[in-house]
Amino acid sequence: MAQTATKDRITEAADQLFYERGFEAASFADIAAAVGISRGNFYYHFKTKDEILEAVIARRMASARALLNSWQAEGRTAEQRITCFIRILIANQAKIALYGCPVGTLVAELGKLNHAAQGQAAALFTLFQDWLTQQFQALGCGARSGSLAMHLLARSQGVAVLAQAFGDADFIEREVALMQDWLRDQLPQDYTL
Amino acid sequence: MAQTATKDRITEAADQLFYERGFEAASFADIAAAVGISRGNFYYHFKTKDEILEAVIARRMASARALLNSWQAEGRTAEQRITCFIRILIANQAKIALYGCPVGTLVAELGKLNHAAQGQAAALFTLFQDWLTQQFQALGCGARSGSLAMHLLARSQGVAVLAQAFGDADFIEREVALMQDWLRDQLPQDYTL
DNA sequence: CGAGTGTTAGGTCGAATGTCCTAGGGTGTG
DNA sequence: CACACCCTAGGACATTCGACCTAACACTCG
Repeated sequence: MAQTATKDRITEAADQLFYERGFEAASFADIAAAVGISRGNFYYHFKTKDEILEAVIARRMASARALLNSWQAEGRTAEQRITCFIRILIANQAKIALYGCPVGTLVAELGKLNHAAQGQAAALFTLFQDWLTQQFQALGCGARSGSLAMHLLARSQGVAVLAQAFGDADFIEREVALMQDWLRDQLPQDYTL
Repeated sequence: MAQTATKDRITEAADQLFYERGFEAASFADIAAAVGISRGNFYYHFKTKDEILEAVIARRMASARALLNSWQAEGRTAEQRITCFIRILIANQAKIALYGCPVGTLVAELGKLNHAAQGQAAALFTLFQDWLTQQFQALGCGARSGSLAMHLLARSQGVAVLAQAFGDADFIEREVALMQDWLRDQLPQDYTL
């Protein structure tokens, strides 16, 4: 289907531009130019900009789920799986130093705009939060698991913010090492591989 | 002088609106309405929007310096002074849950816009970073002081991002408690009050 | 071949934005 | 009183934005 192909290409280009320039700053013309289609053609696939935003969020949600599933399969232990999460900062190091975290910056912007889709974007956070909570529970952290998950999420966000502010990719590596140390400290005393 | 008074009022209103809505989303008309002056009157005081942005950054820089000086006078020990920094999250709890950190969100937005003033905004971070580094050095942390300062800065930013994303002010208090625990752990072994 | 459907291009509209100009009000000084 | 200067108001401007329409193209199926 050419229909879905074009729609996907638009969504993909919009995803990237929303990340690099922000939701508001990325215009229809920018996205159209990136895809290589005419400006007017947009209206056939998406009636409003908010519709594109929803599609982008859905796309990110899907790829996040895929990522979590791959970690679930890849890591043999919960500790390894959480390490997969921490290392995502390093995998995306260069982009984070330029544009920050895709989720964090989008949610922040939508929040300031009082945009209706802020809740949907925040659901991206919830996805990771719930998954991390499961991992910490598997680790035997019990009732603390939810707090530990939020804590790790916050640490990651903070690293992304400062890395972008200073354009400092090396800072990410130093903080990732600290997070891994922290993770080891959270293992219950009777925990063995 | 009425001139400086109006200019200050404009800067103050712009500061607040840039915080609540973001730099781009806050228009001249919005600021004019907030100050209660005509839109055209702007051009007399500020020739471009970037000029207003510079004035806002300068204003924030000045108030940040004043804040640091007050902490310097208030806290008898370096540990107490760092605690002042940590507690600022609680002091601004409600606003952070709504709009995030003024510094972090501004620097992130300007970075995405490739705005020339991003460096000036990032200097706000440097201000806190240098001050915190001094405090950790006074604490006897030596060469680690710079990294500890960046780490604490990142932790604060992460808390602000998630608190805004979820509109969860209570989360701030839990993480502040963790930061204070962390601070105690950083004290050198021979450290006594 | 040709009708019908899906897709695209290009242009237009009103609203909003940053920028800029000019006329006039207000105040203080000679 | 009259002049000069600081400040203000209101509108004009060009541009850009999202939104919307219409004509035409491409392809499939009868």
